[in-house]
Amino acid sequence: MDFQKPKGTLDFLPGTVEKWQYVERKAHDLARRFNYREVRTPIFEYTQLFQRGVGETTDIVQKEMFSFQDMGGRNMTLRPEGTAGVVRAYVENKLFGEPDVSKLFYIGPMFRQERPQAGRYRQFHQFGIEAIGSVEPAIDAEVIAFGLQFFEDIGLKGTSVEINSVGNTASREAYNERLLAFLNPMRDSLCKDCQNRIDRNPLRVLDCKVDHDKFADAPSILDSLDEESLTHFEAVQRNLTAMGVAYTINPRLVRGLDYYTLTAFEFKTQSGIGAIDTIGGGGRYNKLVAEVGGPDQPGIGMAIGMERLQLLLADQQTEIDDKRPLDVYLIALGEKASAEITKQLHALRKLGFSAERDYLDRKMKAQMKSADRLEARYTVILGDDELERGEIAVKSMETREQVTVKLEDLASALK
RNA sequence: GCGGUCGUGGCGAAGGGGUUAACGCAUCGGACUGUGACUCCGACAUGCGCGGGUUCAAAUCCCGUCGAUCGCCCCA
Repeated sequence: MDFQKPKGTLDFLPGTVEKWQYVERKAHDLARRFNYREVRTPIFEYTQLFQRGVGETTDIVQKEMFSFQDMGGRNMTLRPEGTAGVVRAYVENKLFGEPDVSKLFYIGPMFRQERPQAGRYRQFHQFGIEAIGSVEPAIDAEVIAFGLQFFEDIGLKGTSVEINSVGNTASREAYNERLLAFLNPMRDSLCKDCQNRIDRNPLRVLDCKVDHDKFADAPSILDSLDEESLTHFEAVQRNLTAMGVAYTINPRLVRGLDYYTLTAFEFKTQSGIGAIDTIGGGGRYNKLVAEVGGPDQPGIGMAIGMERLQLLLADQQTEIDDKRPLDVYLIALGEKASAEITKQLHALRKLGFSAERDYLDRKMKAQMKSADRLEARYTVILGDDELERGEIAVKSMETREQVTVKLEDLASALK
């Protein structure tokens, strides 16, 4: 083979794209019901946007970005996530000047240069929503409820949501101090990964698989929340409860992007995709808009991994109606008939029928099989004898009954 | 970026130094001079991811490389 697709990418072929289209249809419909409108931003942005937006210290920025220089020597990066670009577009196009909260959604490819594994690709797709311009806890709850509703709409089972508050800046700093005070004394007894994590993202240490049980007495971030943070978190929960949304609080939930404040959450799947059990996540980012150069506007959003959804749907054998039966398959026998079939084929297609013919010069039997494979409702057969009489045979593939009609009556015989 | 496993026709899959590279599915042709089932017959890999090496001889052994897959870090 001369060429192979780049590592960690996927070809979506007929047979699977239908399943993607199904999920995308559900996404669009749900967005409409929740009044989120689509935005399409560039697939690459200036590298600096992600360095600032996503955060200089994150793994994404430090080692996972597909970056390149354009011909003018500008540093560009294929977007590793959707929020930074949407927020940039919000600021650049001054959507903050609009009267209502900006409720936006996007579906598209994201790029991260990681080693692929189950449910993780270098080019992957996210469906995400962003609500910019409101600090109301009700919108936090709406975003969380949106995600769960989406899973329900596409027929996915066994999903749940974990929520947490990472606090406002003051709360987080206070907590970091307390946590480090707890962790530092035991530093030498921890695994190598954890020793690294203490410096980079101390909260992560608590999730360590090796040293997990050493942290039973670790301080919880919830005890470090100041009044503003706590009030917000409680209000989010009240709103979720009001909607009948079940959630669990996970005080150790952290997200890998720097821009989160207050609310953070992750969507989980019971069955798991290999070692992965997260199918989406999000949170509030009250500093990001300003960070990107806009006014001091708060925001919240979430994103769902489409590949992971597809893996789970396949795993759960979710019924997806992706059949596309053909209205009619036209068979010509002989050259003269073939010319007439070409004419009829196009006329039927113009009238709105889905129609197909043989282009491989195959025998009648093979063409019948082809019609069968395509699930044609009717097969139409034209031979020289019919042609001479100005007639054509119409066979119902379901009843196997065949009638002969005038050529000009073909379309009406197919209803 | 690091580690495990694996790359044989369109698909599934046997073969682990000398075979004509099994078999199954699908496809195409025929038995049935113009009809989708079944059955039977026939065709279908000058080549075993790619590149080197060892050998009289390599799909089979060795090295490299590229992919796939699973896991780690991290994440969707």
